[in-house]
Amino acid sequence: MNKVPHPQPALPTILHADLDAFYASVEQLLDPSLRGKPIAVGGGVVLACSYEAKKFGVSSGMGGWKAQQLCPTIQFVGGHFKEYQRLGDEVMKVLEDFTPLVQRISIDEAFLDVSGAVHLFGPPGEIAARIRTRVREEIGLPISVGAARTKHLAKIASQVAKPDGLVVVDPRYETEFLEPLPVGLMWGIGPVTQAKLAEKGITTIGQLAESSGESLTAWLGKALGGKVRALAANDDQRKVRPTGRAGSVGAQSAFGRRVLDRDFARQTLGHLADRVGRRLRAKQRAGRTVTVRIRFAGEPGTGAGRAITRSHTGRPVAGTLTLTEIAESLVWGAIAQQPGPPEAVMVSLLAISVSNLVDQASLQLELPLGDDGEVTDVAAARWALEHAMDAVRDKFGKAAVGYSSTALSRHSVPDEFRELAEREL
DNA sequence: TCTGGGGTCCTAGGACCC
DNA sequence: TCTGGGGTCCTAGGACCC
Repeated sequence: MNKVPHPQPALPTILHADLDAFYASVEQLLDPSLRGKPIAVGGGVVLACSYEAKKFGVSSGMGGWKAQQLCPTIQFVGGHFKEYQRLGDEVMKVLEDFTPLVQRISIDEAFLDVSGAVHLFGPPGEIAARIRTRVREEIGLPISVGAARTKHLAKIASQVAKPDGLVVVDPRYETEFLEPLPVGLMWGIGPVTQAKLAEKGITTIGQLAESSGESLTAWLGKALGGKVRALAANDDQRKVRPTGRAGSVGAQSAFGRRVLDRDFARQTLGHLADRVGRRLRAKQRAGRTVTVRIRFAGEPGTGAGRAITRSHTGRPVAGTLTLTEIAESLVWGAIAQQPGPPEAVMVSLLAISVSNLVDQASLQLELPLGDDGEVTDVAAARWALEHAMDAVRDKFGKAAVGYSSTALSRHSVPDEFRELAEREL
């Protein structure tokens, strides 16, 4: 690795701000009796947990019963989902007081480029400290911040800073900072890649940086090899870009292992199409590509089920019924390709995603078209029906009228929680 | 009894056009 | 007789992130 100090000492002007154990911290903020205690948001599945619970090995996504086993004193609390959204937004407003260059990555995390703010607020480290103080004092939440020359480094720095800390990476000593850290801290290195690297005896970023590009390509494939190489070589050129709109909208539903019959498929896909369609219509958008995903339930004991996708690209769609029909035909087409009779195919998840999004500014365009490109009576009736239903639900709530929702399995997660993960369309 | 949902990005291969 | 190269769009799969 190159140990020569950076020739022109740049400032660590990229910040990564990340709220600590966000949902759990909000619960502890709202109910002081929960502070300092191991808690988890959720029930059947741990959606989030406090640092006190993490000490016991509890982590998000874990089954509730397992969390209980690891940490017998853990307290499960229901989620105040509206508060998560509100407080997350408030934190972002604090960040925007320092610079308009804020790229929100999720409800609780954002990058900032403060290069234009140093004259007003002082050096990046000072800005980061002020952010932490303000979020703590004005909102009441702990937040960790990393400051560095690049996004990648800033992100790693904030992870190292957790919980409730601040790490500034001096541009002259980036290599020394990175070398001893585990490869898993790098953006883009997940469990699969980590395991592959571990097989080769590579566990730290320093070891990764010493590996040749050819080796990495051979081990990880061209795409990942190149990317990993660039990151390990500390060559991250990405800019902080104010958050853009989503490029796709989707919904998925996991259920137990079961045979996919016509009724169940229609109900489930109808429900998913409705979730997706409503979001599209609310923002006057539509998508040209409809993709379904099917996860097959492997025989018990044979490990995780294989998942496949099938897609169709055509005219922009946003209508629930049209989406449902396209999805159904894609699903049955894929099922037919599976070995064995369709009645024997077991599935565990269905998903619909719509991409290639376009704006549908005018009513004219939003009207669904018949096969010949003309607006048909049926299509017009559907359009009218769906917009009427959207209006009723906006006024009286989701449950007022709608497509029957799939019988909720114990796996499913509250709708409010799903909505937190939705990106702005 | 290894789990839930919304996204992004990347690649390879094939079709089609010029 | 075929021989090329480049670009774009589409499909499918995979890994990853929060």
